[in-house]
Amino acid sequence: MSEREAFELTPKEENFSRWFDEVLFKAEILDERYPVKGMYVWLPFGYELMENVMNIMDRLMRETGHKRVYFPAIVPESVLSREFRFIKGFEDSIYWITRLGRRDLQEKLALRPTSEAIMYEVLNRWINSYKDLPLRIYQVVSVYRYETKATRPMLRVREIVFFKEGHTFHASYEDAVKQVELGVDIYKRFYDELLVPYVVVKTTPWDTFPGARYNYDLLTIMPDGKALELGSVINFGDLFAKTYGLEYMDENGQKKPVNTTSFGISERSLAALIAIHGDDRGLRLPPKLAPIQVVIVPIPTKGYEEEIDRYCKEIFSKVRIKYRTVLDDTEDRPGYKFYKWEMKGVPVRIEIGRKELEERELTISRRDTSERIRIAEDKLEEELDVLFHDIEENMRSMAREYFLERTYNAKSIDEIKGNVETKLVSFAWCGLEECGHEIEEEVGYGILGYEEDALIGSGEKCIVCGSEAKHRAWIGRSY
RNA sequence: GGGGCCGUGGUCUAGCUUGGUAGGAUGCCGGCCUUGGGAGCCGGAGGUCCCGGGUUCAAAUCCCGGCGGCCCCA
Repeated sequence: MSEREAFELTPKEENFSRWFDEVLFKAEILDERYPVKGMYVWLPFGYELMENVMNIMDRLMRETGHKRVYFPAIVPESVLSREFRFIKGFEDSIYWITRLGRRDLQEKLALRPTSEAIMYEVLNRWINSYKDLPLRIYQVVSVYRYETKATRPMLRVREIVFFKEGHTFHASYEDAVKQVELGVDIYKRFYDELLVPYVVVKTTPWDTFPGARYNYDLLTIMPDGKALELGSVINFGDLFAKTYGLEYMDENGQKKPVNTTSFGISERSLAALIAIHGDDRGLRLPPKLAPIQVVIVPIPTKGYEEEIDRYCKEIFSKVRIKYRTVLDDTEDRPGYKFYKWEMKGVPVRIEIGRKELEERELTISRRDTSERIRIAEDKLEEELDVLFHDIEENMRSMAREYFLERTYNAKSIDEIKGNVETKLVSFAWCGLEECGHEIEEEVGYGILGYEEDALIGSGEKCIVCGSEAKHRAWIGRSY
């Protein structure tokens, strides 16, 4: 942290990484001064914001028939280790409990890196018959992964605090396929509400988790041009179920392996929202998510203090009925308060001074455009509804524009090379593994995924081999 | 994964080379005056100099180890 002033930020365009750290701290989202690397304290304002984000997800999950559960954070090694065969080095990324008090443990315990293993173990007892299927559950828990040296607040962490993981269980593979489509759809609706732009891709076979049949990712682009994985939807088919002996009895009395899927998102969703919408004054929050939607700032004038105070309270009592509202009647000067609440991303500010008092007309300033307007007091309620709708639509179109600015559709490998350092680049791909590898080799970055069958019938040619292109693939730097 | 730089009241930092009273700004508390984009003045509180060990009469300063942070490269 290099800035001295409480409400001043390193310009986002100059150094995104520094801007991001500063805004998290100065907007009171996270306290980064926790003495364990890769772990951070969530402050009240940040927690409330994240709760609002998670409430949207919770609603979407309930609407689509997923039931919330809780499985413990501690998993025995014998259960978890069956998963090790899928990922090389997986064991090294796990936090192990090896002692209880002064005694060494006979069997090590792990802090869950994800919950598939323990869930499948337990679900063996829940699932007996085809009548028990499909089963859709999810939980919001912390997961622990000792991964990278290069930790970053909210982006690359060792404790993912808000991990929403859905797990589903199906009789047929076809049902699992449909479930994955539903999972992708849930995530699309989620990010649409967050006003975060994304692209849905299927990961390449050589970059897909070995225990999975296939895997869809939602990707977005951060202001530094790097891709961020926003969510993942995995179809395991019966691979995982076979590992854990998860079977059901079908209509004919035959035992069959269960088909399973999982899908997860985390606080990275909020990281993307903050990174994409924030500016050099701080957060810019979508009205639906902002912990504080309206702030009222009194502008006292000598001799009118009491009248202005009374008027502010009157307006406050009206506005708070419908919107999460704060009346900032602290002793600070108005200008100071403007900067403070702009840092926190409050979408609408109402300024009330002598002028407003006498004219019965309020001054309203919107965070998304910095525009100031006057609204007659008796029209306030209806005008606020219109204004909030307008802010949301404006932020949505800003997000769309942002996404277009940072993507590039390349027609050749040279064009990829010329843009890949600053943008996410898409290109036409035939789908052959050797063409994919050649591009990765040439460009020096991995293919992040591809929009499946997006180019069938388009007439576009694979930029490597020149044959008919099937997919629009994406390549770039990533987190 | 490899290399480099760094850690001093809440925050930003001076002091470290050449060992000897930890200084400033900002923030915080009280008061006065004020309030339309970070006011000013007066008074006050606030420190394990990241942690542990070593060298020394004496360590923020020198040495070793650890923890934490940042940057570059893979």
